[in-house]
Amino acid sequence: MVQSQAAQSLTIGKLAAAAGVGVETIRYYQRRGLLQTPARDREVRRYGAHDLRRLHFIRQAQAAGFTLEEIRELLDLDAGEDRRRARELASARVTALDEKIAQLQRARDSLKRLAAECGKGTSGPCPILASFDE
Amino acid sequence: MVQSQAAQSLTIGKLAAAAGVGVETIRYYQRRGLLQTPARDREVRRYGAHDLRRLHFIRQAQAAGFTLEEIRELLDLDAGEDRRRARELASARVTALDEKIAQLQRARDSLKRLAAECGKGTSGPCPILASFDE
DNA sequence: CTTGACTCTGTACCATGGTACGGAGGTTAT
DNA sequence: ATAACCTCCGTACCATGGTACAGAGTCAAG
Repeated sequence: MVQSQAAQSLTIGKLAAAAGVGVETIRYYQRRGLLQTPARDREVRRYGAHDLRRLHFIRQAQAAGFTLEEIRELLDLDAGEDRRRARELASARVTALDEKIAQLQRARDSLKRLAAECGKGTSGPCPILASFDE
Repeated sequence: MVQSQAAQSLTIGKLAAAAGVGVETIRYYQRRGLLQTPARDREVRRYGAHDLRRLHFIRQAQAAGFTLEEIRELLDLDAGEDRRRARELASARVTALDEKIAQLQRARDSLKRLAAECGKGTSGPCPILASFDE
């Protein structure tokens, strides 16, 4: 069996509500191959914990900066044997995140200084254009 | 005078090359109000250090997570007197960046663990779907 | 056994931040 | 002075990640 038969009990609307996304978003993910479209046994399609789990993963992976295409690949990989590829995707993202975090940290510090600068005087311009010059 | 008359000597192509963006991007920024469109005195429009500076600012501000619309406002504000608004924009972004940085850091740590996990064994799946469960 | 809510499917539309293209005109190197 | 290349302008198109809507079918409560 391709999937446990337990608790396949949610309609798409309930699944969407449980995951905190819109119904249309779920259908969009199905079209993009991130979620499978269950068979229409009892006339209306039913979803379960499996799908909810994937939706949670999708949210976290998006926050980590993966594109939907990469997330699709990760979800495919989850069931499979290709540890090398999985590792590759994860490592590449770690590298990208390290760079991104450093960049955001620098930007944050610049803006913190700018805000302080703007807070000091009460009239005249504060040096916005210069704010990112180190 | 609205702008120093010095060294207004770049064509749009040179300006684009100097800033590391495409010509079409500069025209797009003009349409969006982030750059002004110089008069057509000597038949072809000329740009200067002023514009290059703005383009550098735009890049940094984008990296800081401002939208083009916010950047447009910041550029307007740079010349003006509204320190309160400038401070507001900067402070809001600092807050957002602090949250974002923390989120990315958590994601990074999860992915680092996943990569290590995938590197350990040589066969079988590694726990991708579970990777963001704390 | 009807009424109202939900589902299904296909297709269209949206925001953001660009990128490309066509045709007319300006500019520069040889 | 002419070819090769740039600029100008309007408009169209692109990717990403959704969001909306119409029309037909299904389901559940009273």
